[in-house]
Amino acid sequence: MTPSTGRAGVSGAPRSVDVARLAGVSQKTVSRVFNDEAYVSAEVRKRVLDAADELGYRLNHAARALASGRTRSIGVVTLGTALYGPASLLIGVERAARDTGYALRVVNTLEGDPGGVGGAIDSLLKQGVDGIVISEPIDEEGDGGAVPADVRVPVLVLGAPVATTGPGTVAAGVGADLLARAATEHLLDLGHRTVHHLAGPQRWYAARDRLRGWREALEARGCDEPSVVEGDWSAASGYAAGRELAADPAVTAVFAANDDMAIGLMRALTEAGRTVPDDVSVVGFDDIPVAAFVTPPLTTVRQPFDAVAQEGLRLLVHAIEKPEADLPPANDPPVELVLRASTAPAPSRTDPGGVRRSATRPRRGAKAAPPNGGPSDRS
Amino acid sequence: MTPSTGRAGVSGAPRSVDVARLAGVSQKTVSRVFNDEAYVSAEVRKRVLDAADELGYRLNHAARALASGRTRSIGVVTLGTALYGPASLLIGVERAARDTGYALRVVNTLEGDPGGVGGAIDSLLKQGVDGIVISEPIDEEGDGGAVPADVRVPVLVLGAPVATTGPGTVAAGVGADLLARAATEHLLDLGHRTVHHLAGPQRWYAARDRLRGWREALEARGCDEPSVVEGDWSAASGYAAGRELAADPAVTAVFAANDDMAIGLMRALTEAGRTVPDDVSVVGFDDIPVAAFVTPPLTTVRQPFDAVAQEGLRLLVHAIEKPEADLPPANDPPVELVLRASTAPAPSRTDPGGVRRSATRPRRGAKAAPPNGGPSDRS
DNA sequence: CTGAAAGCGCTAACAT
DNA sequence: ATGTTAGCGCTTTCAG
Repeated sequence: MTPSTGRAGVSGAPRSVDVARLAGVSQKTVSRVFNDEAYVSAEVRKRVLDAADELGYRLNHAARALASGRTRSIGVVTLGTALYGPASLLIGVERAARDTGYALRVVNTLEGDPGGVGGAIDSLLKQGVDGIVISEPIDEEGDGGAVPADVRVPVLVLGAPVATTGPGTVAAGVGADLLARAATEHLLDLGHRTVHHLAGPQRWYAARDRLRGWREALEARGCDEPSVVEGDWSAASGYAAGRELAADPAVTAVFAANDDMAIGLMRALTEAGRTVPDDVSVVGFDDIPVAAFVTPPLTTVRQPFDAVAQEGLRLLVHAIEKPEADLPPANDPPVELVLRASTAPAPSRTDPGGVRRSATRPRRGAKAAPPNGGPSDRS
Repeated sequence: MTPSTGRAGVSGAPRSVDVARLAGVSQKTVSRVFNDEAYVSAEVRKRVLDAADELGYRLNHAARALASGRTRSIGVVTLGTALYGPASLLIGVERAARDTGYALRVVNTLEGDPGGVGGAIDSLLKQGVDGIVISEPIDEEGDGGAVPADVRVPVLVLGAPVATTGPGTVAAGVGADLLARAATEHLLDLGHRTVHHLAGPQRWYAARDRLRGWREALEARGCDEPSVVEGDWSAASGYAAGRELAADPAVTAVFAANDDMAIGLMRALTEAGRTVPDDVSVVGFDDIPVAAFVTPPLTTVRQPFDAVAQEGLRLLVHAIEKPEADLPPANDPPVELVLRASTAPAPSRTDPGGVRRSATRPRRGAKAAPPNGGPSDRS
C-alpha cells in the first residue's frame, strides 16, 4: 500500500485541496473564500466557487471546529413536552439562530430526569457548542436550576431568573409577572372583589412568576388573597381544579396560568352549571391558537415567544462573539392582553359594593380584537 | 516560543493525553476506555476514569468525528410550527435518538422557503450527520418532497411517502389514511348518509392521506362524496369553513383533518345555531390535549407520535449502522379512535332511511374512555 | 493579495 | 492487554 492514500479519504467526498487543485490555487485560498476573508481577488474567488460547485464540495464542519475551536452552533436544553410555550420558544430560537448563522443542537430533559439540566449541558458541551440556551427550566429538587460550574460558554436562560454561574449568563423573557398582573387587574377592573388563581406547577419558574404577578395585583388593590389551586398545565388538571372552584360561590373570577388549564376549568364550571362569563370570569395565559374558538372565546395574555427568543439570541450571540464588550441593552418585547368573551363584569350579588367597578375598557397595551376571521365576541 | 505549546491548547480544556499522563497509560488506552472497547483491564479502566473525572475531561466530538468519519448525530428537518403533530414528532425523535446514543441537529424549513428541504439537508450534511429525518414534509411546488441526489446518508421520512433518492431511504408512520377511514366509518356507522371533509392544506402529505382515507371509506359504502373544504390546520380556518358548512342543511357529519380545525368548526356551527352533536357530528384528528375539554368533548383519532418516531428511528439507526443488512420488519404502532361527545346518531329527518344505521359501538381498535380525569361524555 | 508549514484532539491500523 | 504511528480536513501562524 502506498502511504499516500489517506484512510478516510475513501469516503469520496471532495475536500478543499481538491477544489484548490481544480481552481489552480492553494488550499489556503479556498479556505479564505469559504470564510469570507478579505484579500481575495474577485476573479480568484469566482474560480474557487465554480470549482467547488463543480465538485459538489461541502465544507467539513468537524474539521473546522477542531482547527478553530469554534463550532458555530448553539445548544438548546428544553423540556420534552409539546406544550405551546416551550414548543414556540424552540421554534423562535431555531429561527433566530439560523438568522445569525448558528446551527442548533437540541437536548430534552425529560421531566424529573436524573442529572436533568446538568447532564444535558454536559452532553452539549461534549458535542461542542459555542453557547447554550436553557428554555423554561424547572427547579428540580431545589437545584436552583443550577448550571454546572465549569461551563465555559455563555448561557442564555429563557423564562427564568438567571441562575448564575459561569462567565456570561444572560436572561430574556418578559417578566411573566407583569403579564399576570395585567390579567388580574383586568378582572379587578371588571368589579370582581377578588380573583382566584389556578397556578401552574410551582417547580416551573414561569409558574412562580405568574403567581407572583397575581399576588402583587391583589395586594396593590387591597384584595383578599384566596388560596391557590395548583395544576400541572394540562386541561385535565384545570378540569379537576374547576370542579373544586365551582363548588365555592365566592368564586367569580379566575386567572389560570395557561390556556389549557383555563379551558379545562371552563368545562368544569359549565358542567357544574356555572356560566362563563356570567357567573364566573376566566382569563388564561399564552393565547394558544384555539383560544379564540373555544366556548366562550377565551380572554388571555399573549406571550411574544418569537420576540423573546430573538432578543435572547441576540444577547447570547453577542456574549459569544464579543465576550469583553458590555451587553447591549435589552429590548422588551411587546405584551398583550387579548380580550374575548370569557370575562364580564362581576355578577351583582347580595353585595351592594361595586364601588371599585371602574371601567370595562382594557388597560395597558390591551387590544380587543379577536384574531382575523375569529368568532364574534359574545357567544 | 517553544514549539511544544499547541495553539488551541490555550483553551485550557483537558485532552485525552492529559488524562493518559495522569493515569499513567498511553493516550490510546484512554481512547479505548471512552469507546467501551474490549481488552482493557478493569483496573486500568478505573484508573483512567478516575483521572478523567479529576481533570473534568470531556471527549471532543469534533476531533472524534474528524478522525472516524462518523458523528453519532442525526439531523432533523422539520417545519417551523408549534402544531401539535410536528412538535410531538420532534420530541419523539429526540427521545429515541438519545436512547440510541445519537445527538440531534435541528433545522426548520419555514414554510414556502426557497431551497426548502433541499437547503436544509445540505446544511445538515455540512454540519455532519450520520442520518437525516424529514418530518412531515410538504410538497413545495411539486418538488415531490425531493431529497437531493447526493445525500450519502440514510434518510427517514416521517409522515409521507418515501420520496426516494439515495441509498437507504426509509419511512415510518401509520398510514393516516387508515385512521381517516376509521373516523369516517364511525360516522357512517352512526347512520349519517354521508360525511363531509374539512381537509388540511393539500401540499401536506399528511393532509392528502387523510383525504384519501375519507374518500375510500365513502366509496366503500357507496356514499356520495360531497365537495371538500380545505383549511390550513388552524382553528381560524376551521371556523371559516364552519360558516359555510353550517349554511348547508345536508351537512350532518364532518370529519376534520385535525383537532384545531374541528374546534373552530364546532364553534362556527354552534354560533350558527346548529348543535353539535345533535344536528351535526364532528370528528377531529390528533387528540390534542384540550380535545377532551372543549364543548362538546371532541371525538377524535389519536396518533401515536411517540411510537412512530421510535419505530422510525429504529429503522434509521439500523440503516446507519448496518448498511448492508436488510431492514428489520416494521412494527405498526397502535391506532385509536377516541370516542367522546361530538358525534351522535344522524338526526332523523324527513328521510325515512336509517337502513344503514348499523351500530353505535366503535370499530377497529376504538376505545370509548375519555382521558383520565376527563369530563363526562355528554355535555 | 497569496502560499507553506504546523497542528487542532482524536481514532485506525499495525505493532507488540 | 497495551503502545506507536500516521493522518482525518481544516484554520492558524508566518513568509512572501
